[in-house]
Amino acid sequence: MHSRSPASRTGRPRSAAADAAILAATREALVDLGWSKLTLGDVATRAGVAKTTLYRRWAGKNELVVDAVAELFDALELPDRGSLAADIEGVVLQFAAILALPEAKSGLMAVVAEATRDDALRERVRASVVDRQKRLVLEGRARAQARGELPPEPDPGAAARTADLIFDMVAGAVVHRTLVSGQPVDEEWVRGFTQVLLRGLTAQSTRPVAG
Amino acid sequence: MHSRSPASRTGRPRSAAADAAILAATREALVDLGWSKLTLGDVATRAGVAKTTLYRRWAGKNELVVDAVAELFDALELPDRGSLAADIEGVVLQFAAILALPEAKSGLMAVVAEATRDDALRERVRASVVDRQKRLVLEGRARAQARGELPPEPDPGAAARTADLIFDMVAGAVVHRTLVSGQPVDEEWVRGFTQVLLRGLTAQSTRPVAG
DNA sequence: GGCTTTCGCTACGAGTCGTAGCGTAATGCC
DNA sequence: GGCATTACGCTACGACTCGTAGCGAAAGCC
Repeated sequence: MHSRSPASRTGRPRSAAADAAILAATREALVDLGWSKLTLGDVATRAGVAKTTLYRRWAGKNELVVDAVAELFDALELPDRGSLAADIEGVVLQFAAILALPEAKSGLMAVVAEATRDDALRERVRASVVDRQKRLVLEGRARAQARGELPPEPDPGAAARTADLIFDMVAGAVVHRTLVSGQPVDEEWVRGFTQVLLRGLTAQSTRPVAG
Repeated sequence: MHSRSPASRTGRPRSAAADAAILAATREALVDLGWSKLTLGDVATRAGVAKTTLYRRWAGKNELVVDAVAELFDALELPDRGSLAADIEGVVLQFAAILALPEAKSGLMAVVAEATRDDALRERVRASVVDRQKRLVLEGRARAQARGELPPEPDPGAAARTADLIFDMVAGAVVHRTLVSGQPVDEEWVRGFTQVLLRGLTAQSTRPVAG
């Protein structure tokens, strides 16, 4: 999006160290102050840069926090644990661990709330945060279909809709549990969740999913 | 919580009309301005009351918006549609319709974000908004167990955990679909969601749930 | 009428916002 | 080395919002 695709234009280049310091300072301020009391002036002071430098790179608080929080989700991976249930449990626990961080808690939902009235911000969140999570769903699903644990979906449209549905169910449940209910996503909860997701509510809840 | 449980103490009583006007003005301001640009001064002007009156009744923006948004969820009901699947679909569509309102969209998530750092606010959200939704889960579940559609759960502890799980899955998926993915919760999506919730991902997605 | 509480209004200091202006620093090109 | 160009740090600024204090008037109960 930025017009610096060519190797580097003339003039003094932007300091990459400043970028990293600003984003780290933003997360630190999120922990100390939370979203509402976070000010760009304070972030600039913490990062050791001038306030004007912040405004030269980010349009405002929303965009800055999106970038700061997005980095937290870089750690998400999908290790092969042998079964779909184990894969889901592993990824959900990872996701929940990130969401439980105070810098993610206070920043992410606030930005999502702002994004309901700002299409550009919503797109930024989608590209920086959501798509990175959704990719795990696509990979895990393909892996499970290759294992024969999930029925194949030849129609690409239906496959995309199902992937979106799974993504909203998984991410939504974890986010709701963490931020709205305020309860921990521990192993017991994850087992129950995976059970329902794979077998449904109508199954006996004590029957193991791997059968 | 307020110390006005006795019929009415001495002195001039608070105007109930002012309360209603303020909450309505808050929702109106949420639609026009969104959470971040909403100011209590503006709400007071819209409601035709003095700014000081607002501060006498609510501690701040957070508490005011919680009360304003909570009223939107009064309309939630659980009509008996004959089967668990139909009950779920009906309630989810109701919930989604409320969440799609701009005053709910912009306000609810912002308040939840703030509640991650404010235990009193979290409790207020729980009592005003969340419990009202969770009650529907409890009723619907009991009804389905009476019908024989869900296995009974004799252990009260396990029953409570399962109810919490269902609630986080239902509400979380709808909220995530609406606010994060930014996609509509239409009948097609609700059918797919109910299918997965009741039968699980491993079931053939085209097989009807009612068998 | 007297007591108590609420209401509308005005005014205020404190804090934040986002920007403008200026001199300096760092790079690419010649 | 010199020049153009861009980024940086710093200061200052008007505009806005916040939450509160103080006042006189209004609306109830005894």
